[in-house]
Amino acid sequence: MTDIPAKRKLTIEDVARQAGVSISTVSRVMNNTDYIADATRRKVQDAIDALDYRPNALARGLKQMKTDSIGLILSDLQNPFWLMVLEGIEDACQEAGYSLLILNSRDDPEKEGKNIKEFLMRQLDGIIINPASEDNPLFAALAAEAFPLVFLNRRVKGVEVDTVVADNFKGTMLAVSHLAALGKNRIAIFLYPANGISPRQERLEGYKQALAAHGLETDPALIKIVETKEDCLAAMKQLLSGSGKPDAILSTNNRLTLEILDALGTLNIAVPQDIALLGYDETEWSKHLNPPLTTIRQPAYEMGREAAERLILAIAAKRRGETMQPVTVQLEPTLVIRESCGEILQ
Amino acid sequence: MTDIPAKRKLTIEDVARQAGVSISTVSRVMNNTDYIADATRRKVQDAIDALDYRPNALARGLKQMKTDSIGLILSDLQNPFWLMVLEGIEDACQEAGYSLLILNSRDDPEKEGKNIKEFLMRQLDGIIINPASEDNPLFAALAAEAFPLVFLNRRVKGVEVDTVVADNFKGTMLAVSHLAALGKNRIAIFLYPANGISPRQERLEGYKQALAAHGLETDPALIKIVETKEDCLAAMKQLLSGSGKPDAILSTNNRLTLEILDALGTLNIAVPQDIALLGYDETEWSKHLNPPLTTIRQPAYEMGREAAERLILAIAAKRRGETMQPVTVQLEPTLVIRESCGEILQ
DNA sequence: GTGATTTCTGAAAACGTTTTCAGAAGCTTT
DNA sequence: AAAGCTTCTGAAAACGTTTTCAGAAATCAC
Repeated sequence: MTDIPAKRKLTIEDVARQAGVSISTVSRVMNNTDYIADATRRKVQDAIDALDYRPNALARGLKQMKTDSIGLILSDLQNPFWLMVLEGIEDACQEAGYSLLILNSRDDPEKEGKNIKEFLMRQLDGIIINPASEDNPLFAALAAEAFPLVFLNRRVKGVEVDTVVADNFKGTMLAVSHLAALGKNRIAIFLYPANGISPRQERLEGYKQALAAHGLETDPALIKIVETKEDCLAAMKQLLSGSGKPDAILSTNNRLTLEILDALGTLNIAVPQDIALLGYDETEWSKHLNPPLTTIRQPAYEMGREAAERLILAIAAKRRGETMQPVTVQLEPTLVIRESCGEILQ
Repeated sequence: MTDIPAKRKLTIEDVARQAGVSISTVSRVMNNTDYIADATRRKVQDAIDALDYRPNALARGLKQMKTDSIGLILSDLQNPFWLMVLEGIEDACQEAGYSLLILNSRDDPEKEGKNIKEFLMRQLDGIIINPASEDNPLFAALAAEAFPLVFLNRRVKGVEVDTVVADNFKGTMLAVSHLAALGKNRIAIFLYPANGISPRQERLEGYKQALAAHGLETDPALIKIVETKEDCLAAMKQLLSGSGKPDAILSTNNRLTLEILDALGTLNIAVPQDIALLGYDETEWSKHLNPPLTTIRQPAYEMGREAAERLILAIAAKRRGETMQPVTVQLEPTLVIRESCGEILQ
């Protein structure tokens, strides 16, 4: 334990003294508001550079009642999908001169509440959130006071807030249509449990309607809701032991896809020979799996960018004293065809 | 554009008025410092709850000269390795009551500098960083004033700062030994270009020494430094066209591993029949590849946790007016054996 | 009943900025 | 030469907290 004398932090006053001007002048140079004589500006700038001075963002934010930064609350950073989203958000923020703070709710409503409060206390100018809960009273409270807020990937009903989602209904429609076109007629779907949040419901709905559109009936036995790896294996066993075995599986999450692949592996079922598999969400490893995976690709980067741009617009409007009418933007998923459904490629 | 009257933000004064006490008293209740009569405490707490008041962190931080939060600067969020690290950091922070801000340098020294300055301006109590550059003068400056700082995964020579790394030397040693034990004697290694940062060098060193230890000589032709997917394919072609073809490939990064797999695929080389492949860094998809990938696993979660705990210790010490002697912690990688090196499994 | 504690509370001074207000100095215009 | 603009600058008042200081009220010891 050696004792290094902790240098006192530099303040605007030190710069003012060094430059031989008042602190107001220093402030004016930094924010370049108001008239400043060229000579003065140079003196001050030199002092700032010489001392390597950086203004205290807390003091600045306190006075200005803004922080030029926005918060992002994600529910599952482990999912590569979110990393693409994140990239879009980052780019948009950087372009607009905002900085981005990230918190992870791990899909826990309680943690989500804490995260929001954390951001509010820090006086962030706006929040982008992938909601983990549907009934969080904070949402309504924020909406009521026109706090800049964007929901990402999940709708929250009953709350009028800017929302950016992918068309989940269309996603499973595309998937089922693709499978049906390949002659599959016993298409099972695997989902993680609900937590009442929208994409799951919409995906299931798309699945059902697409089946109907292709003249197939929905068999409840083919709808599997699993929570753990073990659930998944059990569900698969059950599915394959009965008489009406499926000839295709539609996974609705990319971690789930890996679990399904595992289950099929241990049961010695070959993809796509014995059964077709179609995954939701494109990842960097999708094409490297055995076999290369056919997937539904959501426009993750664009979703992130859209959400951030929307939020930044709302913040600007609020500063002008206006309030924008909340909007829901829905982006379209696409089908990425590879080999896991038994497609014939040339 | 409807106009919702923006509610004025609540301050401690509103709470004081509502509770019929002074603002000092409110502050004392919130921070529970000092004696407070039970009746008063209750009154104040009720007022806080009734108004749903949350203190302004900017004002608080300004006065207290601390923010109880630390910053994390990562260079490549896309790599799943970092997500595991992140989880460890998050857990440690949460346990200690710190909140965590994340910025992404994208391995760009300039952006890294901006990120550090951003954090400093925000008066964060400490920073964990995966350095993108080796000669950033900010590092030395921070070290000189005993600012709490931890380097993660990469050493920066010439700067005495807490550092948490994995033993990269041992990592490639393990890998080569495993391959040699399986009878491989033409072991190629693939690396991304340097940017002067340590792991690469150490991994290469471990590779060479392990070869020597097994009586194999290092052939420079077997060391491939590639930057892009195309480089990778080109390198692979060259490698396989010559006379001294390799019988094993050691990849040093998991995105690189996927690129290698692609290259082998297009060249119609089968793993592990034609060539063995061993990957660095364990990911959730490692075991789902074709074939399941043998890898070097780095203790990512532990690295994150260690780094955060170390930083938090340093912050606490600094508050007591002490300075801790910088320490380098090195964690051990392990070998995860699967099938991609032609192992015989029962 | 006096003095010394202990318990409680409020006024006011910070923290480091930005911004308002007012005024000085240098130009034009009359 | 007076008046009116510009152009520039500084003093001082915020912003919303915590903390110091001082003092009031209650409790205790004699």
